[in-house]
Amino acid sequence: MTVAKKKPAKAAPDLSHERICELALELIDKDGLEEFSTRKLGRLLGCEAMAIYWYYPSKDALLDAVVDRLMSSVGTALAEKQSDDWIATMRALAHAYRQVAHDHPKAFPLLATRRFASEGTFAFLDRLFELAHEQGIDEKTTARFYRVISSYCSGFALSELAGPRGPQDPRTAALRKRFPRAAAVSEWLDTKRLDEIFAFGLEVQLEALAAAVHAARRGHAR
Amino acid sequence: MTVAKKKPAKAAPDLSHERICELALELIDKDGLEEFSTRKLGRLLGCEAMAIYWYYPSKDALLDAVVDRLMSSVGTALAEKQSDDWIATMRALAHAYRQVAHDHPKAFPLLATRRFASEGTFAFLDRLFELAHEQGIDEKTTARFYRVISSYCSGFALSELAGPRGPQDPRTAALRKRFPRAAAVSEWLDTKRLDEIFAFGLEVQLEALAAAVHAARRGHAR
DNA sequence: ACCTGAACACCGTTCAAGT
DNA sequence: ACCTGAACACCGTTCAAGT
Repeated sequence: MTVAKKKPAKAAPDLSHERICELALELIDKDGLEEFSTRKLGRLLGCEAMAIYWYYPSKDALLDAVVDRLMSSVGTALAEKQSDDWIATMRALAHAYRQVAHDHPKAFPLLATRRFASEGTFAFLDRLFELAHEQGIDEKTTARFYRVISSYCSGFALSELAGPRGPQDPRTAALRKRFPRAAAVSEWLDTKRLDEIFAFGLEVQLEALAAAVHAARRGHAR
Repeated sequence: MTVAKKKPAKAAPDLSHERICELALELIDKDGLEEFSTRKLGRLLGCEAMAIYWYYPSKDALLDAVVDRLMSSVGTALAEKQSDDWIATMRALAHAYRQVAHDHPKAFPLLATRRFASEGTFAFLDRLFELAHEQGIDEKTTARFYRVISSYCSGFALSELAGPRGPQDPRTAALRKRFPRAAAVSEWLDTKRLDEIFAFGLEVQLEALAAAVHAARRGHAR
């Protein structure tokens, strides 16, 4: 009966950058960003919170890694899209980006509020802009429409997550009665209509992009 | 020499909803959202942090009040605009909203990430939608373009605040060398060009709004 | 009515120490 | 190399007590 090795078998933590980042995202998805803490993450990982600091220099750096992970699904959407039409590429990316917001509603604000300054996000942008260049779109036009369209997607997805609390929420019920016009208009913003509204606004911008590309090509041909 | 009233004259805190909210915004503007705490705010107000709780039930409620305060400048822009052109009104509001981001860069993410569920924000929306109604724009069209345009403005302003760190930032310098296309395109996104890009994307959406309003009026006339 | 003081259950992070 | 434990300087919030 000398089986008792050392201690209650404390089940090696088995840490790695990937596992920490993966469970961090899971914890954020479950509890939300406000509630997320390295100490809770430690409990989930089966280690002390301080062990995380051997892999990531700070909570901030860990969140950057989570951003990279979230963007990877958009990155694969870009890799799969081998179209020779940059407008179609931007359309696909826009929908993939919004999908991230639906898949990870509680983590998504990270994408919208933190700067893209990591390996993965730079690689993504480099590839996207390289595609535009290959199709003869100049850098100024690329910059302009990337900014306009990504801003729109980001803001739209964020607004979907932020509200509304629904017509039956007791905290807004009184306000809805006092401001009937605001309440009536917001009736038009239910989930299924938002799909259509998002696509509409996106197409408006994509059409402007198509016009700009067309005009530049004519100018060049002259 | 019986002047010594009671204690070292502790200078009455002089608290009120307004003063607390005002100094909260000042503190956020100075230190940023992450650094903001009720305890620091207490120090600034000259009281214990717990005194704040007599005026606001929670930090969250206080931040809602800050959102209201931030939106008030957009609200006055709406009140001043007595135009009979809803498109011009939306244009003015869009620029006023972006101005808030420039005036309060560290507080602005509150506007973009928190739901509008307060007195002031409801009143604002009610007035804006009432104006649209008076000009014969139906609720569906109002909802659609309000959502599309506000999303764009919100996302655009947020992206301006999030980046870039500038070409000389040591944390991104290495990445810029490795991903030259990403770096080259981002050269086109300096401050003065962003003014023009913002206006461009906004006008694209406003033109779509004008077209929708026009089409609806023709349909109605038929 | 308005504010304080002590307390509770948390944080992120550093650092010496363990294996 | 990888992880723990104790410690530091913080948090938001509750609640009894003071004026």
